[in-house]
Amino acid sequence: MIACKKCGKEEDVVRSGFVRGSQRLYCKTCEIYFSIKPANQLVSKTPHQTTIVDVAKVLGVSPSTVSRALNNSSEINEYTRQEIIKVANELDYRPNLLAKSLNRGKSHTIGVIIPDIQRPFFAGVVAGIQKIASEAGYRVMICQSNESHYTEILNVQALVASRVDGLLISHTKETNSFEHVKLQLKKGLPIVHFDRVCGEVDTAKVIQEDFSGSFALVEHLIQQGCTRIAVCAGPKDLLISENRLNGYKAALVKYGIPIDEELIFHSNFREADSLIALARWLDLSKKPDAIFALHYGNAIEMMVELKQKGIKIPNEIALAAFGDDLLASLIEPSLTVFYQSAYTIGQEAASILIDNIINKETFIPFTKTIKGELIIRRSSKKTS
Amino acid sequence: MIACKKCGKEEDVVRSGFVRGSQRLYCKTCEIYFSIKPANQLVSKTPHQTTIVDVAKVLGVSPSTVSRALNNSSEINEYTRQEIIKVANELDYRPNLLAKSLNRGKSHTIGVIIPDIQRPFFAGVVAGIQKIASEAGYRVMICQSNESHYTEILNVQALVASRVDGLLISHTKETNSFEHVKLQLKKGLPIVHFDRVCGEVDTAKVIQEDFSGSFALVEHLIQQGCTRIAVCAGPKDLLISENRLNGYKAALVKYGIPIDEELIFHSNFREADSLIALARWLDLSKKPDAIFALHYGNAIEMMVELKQKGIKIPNEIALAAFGDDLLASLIEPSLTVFYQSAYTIGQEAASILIDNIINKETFIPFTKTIKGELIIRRSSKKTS
DNA sequence: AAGCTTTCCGGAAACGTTTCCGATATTTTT
DNA sequence: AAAAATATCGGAAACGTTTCCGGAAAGCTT
Repeated sequence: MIACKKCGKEEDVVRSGFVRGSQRLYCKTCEIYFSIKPANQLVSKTPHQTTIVDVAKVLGVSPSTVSRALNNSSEINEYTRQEIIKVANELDYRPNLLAKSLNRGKSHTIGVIIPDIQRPFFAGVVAGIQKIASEAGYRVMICQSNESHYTEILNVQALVASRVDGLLISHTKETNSFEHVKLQLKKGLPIVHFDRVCGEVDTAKVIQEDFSGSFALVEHLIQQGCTRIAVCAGPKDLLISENRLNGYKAALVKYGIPIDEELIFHSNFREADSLIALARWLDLSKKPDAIFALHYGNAIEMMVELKQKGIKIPNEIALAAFGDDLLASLIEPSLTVFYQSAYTIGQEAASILIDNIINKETFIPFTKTIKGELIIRRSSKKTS
Repeated sequence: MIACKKCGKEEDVVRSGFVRGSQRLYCKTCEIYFSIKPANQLVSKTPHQTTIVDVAKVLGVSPSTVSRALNNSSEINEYTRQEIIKVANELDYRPNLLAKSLNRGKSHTIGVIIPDIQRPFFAGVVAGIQKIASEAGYRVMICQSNESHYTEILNVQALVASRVDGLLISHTKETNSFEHVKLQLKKGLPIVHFDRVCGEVDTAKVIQEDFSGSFALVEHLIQQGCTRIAVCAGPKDLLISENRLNGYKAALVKYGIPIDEELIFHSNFREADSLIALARWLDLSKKPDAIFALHYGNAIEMMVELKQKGIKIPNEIALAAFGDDLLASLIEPSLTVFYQSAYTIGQEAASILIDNIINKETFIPFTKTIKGELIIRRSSKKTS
């Protein structure tokens, strides 16, 4: 038999089942259970990242001292600090941010949720966010919703699970319920919306000049002599789409041009949509003499189609759109746009979020509008 | 005086300095030091994310039981599990991934270092990476080096500090020392290179068809009748630049065309560079009849310049380049390119990295080449 | 020189999980 | 019915930091 772990006697030891593959024993004398480890294989300690304890051991000091030395605490002797720093460098010590974050209750990470990183606008925003964040000592975790509401919810949960200190979000086209955001906001998570914002949640927001940009573009088209201006709008639920459409209508009203519902098409920003819209307009008895797209991608798709059909731009139909890209300036004819700096939007949003994080108690949400710029190019300049 | 914390007597208590703002006391009887807290302000417990302990308390079970229930352990009663799951949902419990990662020694996060997210190629790669990573349950942390070697080093350190499980990296143009990568590799961090890889580090690599793509493009130009083909290359140190240049040379050699050093320009992929190169070539007594750019951005810059100078493309000078974009197909004349799917590269790199992470011990580095495609457009088709 | 202070450091708790060991109650075997 | 096995759970250690409390030596005051 086997001796008891405690008393060493073998008499009163009985078997008592298997647990996780190893024999369990029971000593009646000591009234104690114990098990014997199977094949005491010597596990070679995996080479790990050096920790604060490793550094401490080398110098024979305590971990707390090392921590203090590395965090510029004043409660430490300068000589000791230098020694510790020397050893830390030799061992290439890198603080474990997971442990630090867990201990401090803040991760110094901000989460970003965007529909699609491949769209230049969002790539620009991300770049702007990273600039500000890294300057402020924050890391950035990026998730793509791929324009799926469900994925967006999962993204929020994933970022919350990673205990981000704050959230930057631009909603999907199909998002029309905002409970996932409201819940986290209620739990105290700082959130800032940008671009595709949400009106019903009390967060800070960074938006483009949707209304006035739209107004400026349409006004420009009117001044070029256009009177039947078609508009390729976005999903009805989307706030920015609504704002831009209102800008369009306001411009028409100002110049006394009647609003023709036939000329308003609600697309989903997809390529197929814009071609459907175009076909519909070209079938009208009174064709439009200008097309205004809420999204430059749609404008370019339509431009290609118009060129194929041999329709002259801008003289037969003028074109103008929101959003800029290198593409807009290089395509022929070059595209008139209302330009907004994605990079600036990202910077501003990140800056506000970090502000919100730091002054969590006193922060009051507000909306910031980023100035845009009307860039007139050939696609809208009628030559008479 | 103040009573001793232990014996309660006041007689033998003496003051013993201030520590961090509060009075320290010493009881001679008990030989004990103690301090009195200043203004025992009641700190309202901040509303925190619910933890496993919160869930456990509600049900009167232990945290370990909750953990087991939520992790589908078999050692738990099904009824108990359901109860726990119910409460967890009611409390919107989200596991703290920081704690989990710290405990398990793996973060389920992979780090990505790219030069610039705003370049469509890298945005595409990132999208591909995220697709594969999220499918495999990994989070992604992205850093931009902004083409700065120093920033790249900081990025590596930051990601290591965040204890990423693996690293995907495409080097900056100026990176010519790779100690920062080698060090982490030696420490056991799985690393996979993509696109701008490094020959002297023993990692898995995902590369484009640099040599053969280059060869195909140049061969195509030759077949169009071009004999003086200028090349706008990249930095000499960069491996992919070297490979592409070799493909160029190989094609010339195959068709018996002498290599003219005057026609080889090492740029830094910057706009100014390509214009310098162009000016130099146009100044030659024997001008080139084709230009091959290692980077489509350079080709487009040169195209704009050539059009301004009234030089006919492709008849006077043909153009072809690496890398594709919507832009290349829409610009006039449309640009002949060797196309590679950034998305695929990202997917492949992520997939290999995750493989490397999971089979850390047995993984053997290898190089994977992603097939490209020659897309012939008008910029290179000489009309006779 | 006794009493106070300051300086500098160590021990241990805490952050939220997971997991290694047991500990019971219950069920199954012999 | 005693012995052995199983099913379920709890306690505590461990992950790597930071930080709260002290402890002890050395320096300053009267």
